[in-house]
Amino acid sequence: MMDLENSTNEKIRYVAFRLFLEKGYEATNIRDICREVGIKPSSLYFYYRSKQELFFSLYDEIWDEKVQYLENIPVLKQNLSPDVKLCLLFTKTMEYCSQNIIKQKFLLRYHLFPPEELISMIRDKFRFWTNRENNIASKIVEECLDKKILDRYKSAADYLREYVRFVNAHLTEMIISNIKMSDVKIHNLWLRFWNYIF
Amino acid sequence: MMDLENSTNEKIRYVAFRLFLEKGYEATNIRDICREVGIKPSSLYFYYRSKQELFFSLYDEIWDEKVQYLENIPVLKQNLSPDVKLCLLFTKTMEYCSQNIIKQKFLLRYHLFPPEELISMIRDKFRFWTNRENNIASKIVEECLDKKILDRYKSAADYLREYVRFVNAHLTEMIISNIKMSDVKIHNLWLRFWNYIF
DNA sequence: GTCTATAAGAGGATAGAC
DNA sequence: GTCTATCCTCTTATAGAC
Repeated sequence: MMDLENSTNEKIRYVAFRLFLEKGYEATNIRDICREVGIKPSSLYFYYRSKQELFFSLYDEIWDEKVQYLENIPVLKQNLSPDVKLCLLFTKTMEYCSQNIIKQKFLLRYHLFPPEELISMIRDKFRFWTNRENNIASKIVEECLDKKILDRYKSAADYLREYVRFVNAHLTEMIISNIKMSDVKIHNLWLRFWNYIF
Repeated sequence: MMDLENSTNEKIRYVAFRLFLEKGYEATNIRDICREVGIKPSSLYFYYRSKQELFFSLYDEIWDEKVQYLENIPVLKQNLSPDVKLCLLFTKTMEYCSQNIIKQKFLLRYHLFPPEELISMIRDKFRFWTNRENNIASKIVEECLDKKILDRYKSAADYLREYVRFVNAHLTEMIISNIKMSDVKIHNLWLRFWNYIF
């Protein structure tokens, strides 16, 4: 989506993403998109049946790219201790988001303030994608409990909730301040969290 | 604004605030507001010259209420040590926001994602109001430096920046999670921050 | 695939009666 | 103060030619 191929469709996706992010769904109109792409509005309807379809095509692509990246981190396929795995997952998550801040800002925008017209579909899709994303951490947390690396005093669900809360807090801060985090800072955050969890 | 007087104007402000918060400025139209209020669209123009004027009337009122509250906290008028004052300011700020989450969410929405039509005016107003708000903490921080309660290693501006960052991070978290903070939790946050600052 | 032309409706705002 | 009636513009989307 972000690499500008010469095809009309890629141009549409590129421009639409930028306008949906900056102006929002409701304030972005087909005419504006088409003017920037250099086509007439009717041509856009050759690629997408509606403004909604265009929006969700982008929305799903952004989530899919993120979740697929996190599901296929090479080091996590290796045989490592689960506490190391969880640290790596956090590190890789924050690195990915650091390098894709505007895509994360897009997701945050439509999670916090979904257009009325799209509200129920966004909620469903959000649940689907966050479930898939949380499953990755969930498995590792359970492994930590099995191997008694984490205390049985809290349940896996409790630990997961704390992990997700922790990730989201720093993700949000990064998006709003629009400042990438250094690898050192990310690692320091993790150490503080891990010590706090114990 | 939030107390439903019987006057038409109060009803307009009440309904408009809710719709501007939930649906956003662009997606909220005069017709929807008036339908809920029970008047015809032309009647609204007796009270406000435009949709913009109605919006900024609400926007400024919310900021004004918040800043005036923080500028006039009774205990801060007393003769206390500046470190105690800063702790009290933080506590009162978080308490106020806790009790007015939806108003803070309104401010966050239009700070993060201002409608294109209002973007420059919102930016100016935001600067004006945050300057006034930050001045309150600024004076206390300077007093801390004067009395050598805070180290001269960092400047007042540096300390202020950290304080503002700290407040905003927890404010944002509260707004997004939509959960009020208990007095105990607020105080614990402060202790961690104060120890970290030293 | 891209165009012209246009339908069909919703939006902000005003004029002027009562 | 509130209404009816209306203006004008902008919007999504479609029909059909090339």
